Amino acid sequence: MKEYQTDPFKGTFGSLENLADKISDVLSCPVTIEDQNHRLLAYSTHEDSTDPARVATIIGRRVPEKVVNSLWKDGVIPRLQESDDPVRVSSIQKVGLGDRVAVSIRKNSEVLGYIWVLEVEKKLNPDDLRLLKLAAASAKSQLLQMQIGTKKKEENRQELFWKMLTGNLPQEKRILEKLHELNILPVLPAVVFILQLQKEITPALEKDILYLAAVNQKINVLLSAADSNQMLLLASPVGKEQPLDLAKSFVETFFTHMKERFSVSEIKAAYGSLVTSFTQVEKSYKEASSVLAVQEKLGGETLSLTGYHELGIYQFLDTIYEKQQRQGYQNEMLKSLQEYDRLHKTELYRTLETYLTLDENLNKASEALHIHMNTLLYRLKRIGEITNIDLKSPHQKIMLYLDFKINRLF
Amino acid sequence: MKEYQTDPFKGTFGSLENLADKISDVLSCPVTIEDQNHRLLAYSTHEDSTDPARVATIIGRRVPEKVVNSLWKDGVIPRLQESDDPVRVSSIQKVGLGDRVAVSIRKNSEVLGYIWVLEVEKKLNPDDLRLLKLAAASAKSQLLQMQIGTKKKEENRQELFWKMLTGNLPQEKRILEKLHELNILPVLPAVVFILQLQKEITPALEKDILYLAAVNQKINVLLSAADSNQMLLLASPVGKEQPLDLAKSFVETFFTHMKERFSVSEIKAAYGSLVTSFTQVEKSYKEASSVLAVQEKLGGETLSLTGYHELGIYQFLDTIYEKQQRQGYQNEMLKSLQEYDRLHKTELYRTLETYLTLDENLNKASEALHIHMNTLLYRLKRIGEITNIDLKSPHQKIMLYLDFKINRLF
DNA sequence: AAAGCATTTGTGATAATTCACAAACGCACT
DNA sequence: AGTGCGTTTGTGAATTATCACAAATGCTTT
Repeated sequence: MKEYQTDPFKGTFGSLENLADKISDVLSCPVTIEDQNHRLLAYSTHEDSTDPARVATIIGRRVPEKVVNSLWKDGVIPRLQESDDPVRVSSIQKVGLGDRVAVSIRKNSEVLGYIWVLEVEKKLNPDDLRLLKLAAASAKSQLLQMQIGTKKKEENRQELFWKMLTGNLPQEKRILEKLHELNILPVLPAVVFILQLQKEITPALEKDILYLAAVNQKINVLLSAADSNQMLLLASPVGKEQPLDLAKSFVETFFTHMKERFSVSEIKAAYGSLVTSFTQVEKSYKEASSVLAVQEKLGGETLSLTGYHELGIYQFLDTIYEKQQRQGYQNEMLKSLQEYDRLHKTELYRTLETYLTLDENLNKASEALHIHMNTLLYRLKRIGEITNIDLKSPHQKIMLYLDFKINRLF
Repeated sequence: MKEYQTDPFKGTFGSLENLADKISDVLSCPVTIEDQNHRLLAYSTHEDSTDPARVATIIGRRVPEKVVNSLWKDGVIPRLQESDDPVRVSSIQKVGLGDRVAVSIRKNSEVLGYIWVLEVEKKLNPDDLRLLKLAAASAKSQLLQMQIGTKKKEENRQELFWKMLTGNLPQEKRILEKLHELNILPVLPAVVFILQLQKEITPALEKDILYLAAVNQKINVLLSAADSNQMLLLASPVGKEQPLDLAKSFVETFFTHMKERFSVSEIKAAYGSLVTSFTQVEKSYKEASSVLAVQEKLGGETLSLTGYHELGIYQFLDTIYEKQQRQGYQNEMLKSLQEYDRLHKTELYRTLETYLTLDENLNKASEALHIHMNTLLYRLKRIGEITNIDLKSPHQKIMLYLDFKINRLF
């Protein structure tokens, strides 16, 4: 009994592996230690009875996404994040998870990692749980020590990332050197993501976002940075699907997870094109920015466009606009419409824009404009009279459509 | 008898008006003298019996277009241009033309103008016709003298025009001064036309073109220049219609008249946008040039696009293509359509292109493709299934349309 | 106040389109 | 020859777009 009242985990263990083995010894169960992103840090070795989830975690050096999802759905992870107390998880067959007990490794309210104990040989009793809590305290100091180096590295990473984003590091060689120094695997191809929230990104939010990005199996985050209400990521899509499809599905799951797990909604996301060298990061960043600009200024259906490659014609609006500026082009038709609107206090401009934007559908357009269908019809007829716009000509309509959008964008 | 054998028109008459009166005296008929472009030069005054065509000519200071048309149709003008002999024209009621006799004023094979004699009081006898021929000879020397100043002016005009076209005269004031010096009314708005023939523009062809441009009532030519196989015009549309509509209808009548009257076909024409100051002439010229470029590169449907304002999106295709090339863009939808066509020997690609090009009109498209309407409908449904093209999305359709055209172009 | 004009809305008829369904065709494959 | 599949064509109905008119509104002009 005396033994149980003292702390068997006092002192240093040299490495987390040793600590894992010690815990396993004391509790007579397989033990796994993960960091805050469910990346494998250490696992006990002298036990051979285990479950598929643990095997997959060890093999993949991280907890499989579907296991994490399942733990979130059952509220396990939120409970772990909120208290120091061990949480018992009943087996979840679907994801190969046997009965187990987990405890979070925390410093104040910040989660540093988790300890998992599988109940294959025996069930943990209350005393075991008390011991597990002590183990977590021991792991905490070890993890904190490991993170000291990380802080400095993190600053260097930020600096490197911003240099890449702004094109201040134009030599591929230098970038690769820096990445090596920072212990980042230079995985290509990569994509720049922008995740834009409605409010400022706090360190806590940043952690949450990075957590989701790290846990998600679609992309491998190389670098990240918070910029007021935007979170920037340089990441490499991982998987057998098309890289850009992976990027899209990452964004989609990111949305739902941010909402479900952290109650953060109204997020906008965008990503640039795939780059095959780190000197192109700036370009990918600019592209992602322009996707966001399109979303914010054009709204509507463009809100579902997250990838630069999905922008379709919107990719070329800036190019077209530049050329128009160079040659002093003005869309006479739109100008005369606006002039007419000004003089007669009408809304022909908005009418035509809505009509064209809504696929020339009389029903939808008249509804959107809150007018009678015949009014819309009359206005279109007037537009034809006033501007000699020919609504039967695809060329003209396309040019009008683009000019409408350009007027909104620039 | 002796009187008839001498030349009553010998000597100088001071002005063409005096000559007109003299001819009228001798022949006892109303007389009108026109230049080679049927512009009124002089008319006899002491007669009051006349016909509507003559009245209209005097009032408008030029022969009405429909009268000229009618004279061409009846072969009168070609006959006048081919010989020195007077030609008798029977009355043409439709255009208010009474019986009359005309003779051309020629220097070698070049027509300088025409003398018209109305046979209202009496019919001209052979002797009268001989006298008329002498009158034409007398008019010739007068017209030639008038043209001496014109030659020098013409050179100055050319110089001014080229400076304006190339943007080498960027001050509106200076241009207006020059125009005043050259006795050109600075009429605005104006448009630059390019009329492009298949062969080099000879002085004779230049004359013919300017003749049609001058006779045509739609535009008022301020300046002109020949440039290898192109004829450049700076002209102001005249009439109550929209200026650009006038420009278009000028081009249309120009085509038919060049073919009918001078047997010159295969002409391409283009014009830039309406300018409201002469400093913008360069811009209008460049626009006209780009219209021609599109016509030549795309052909087919674009041949009917003569005005820059009608060009729509075509001006930007090259820019868009270049950007696509730079970033290795490919339209996946069109690629998969082509792939499907190849594998199944179908024509979905052409179907969609035709459908979009013909303004998404089922009737027109099915007719153009020689298929049943429902077949077209079915194909469009299949296209949607195969490619996840959404034909309700304007932005997708526009991208497709542009890629179709780009695929044709490059 | 009256008149003129552009605009909006309503009603009803007409034309065009989309859709559902059936039948037939052509072709590859067995 | 039969089968299955994708395709084409035909028929008819449902939906939608378009047109013609009438009536009412609001605004400016006289």
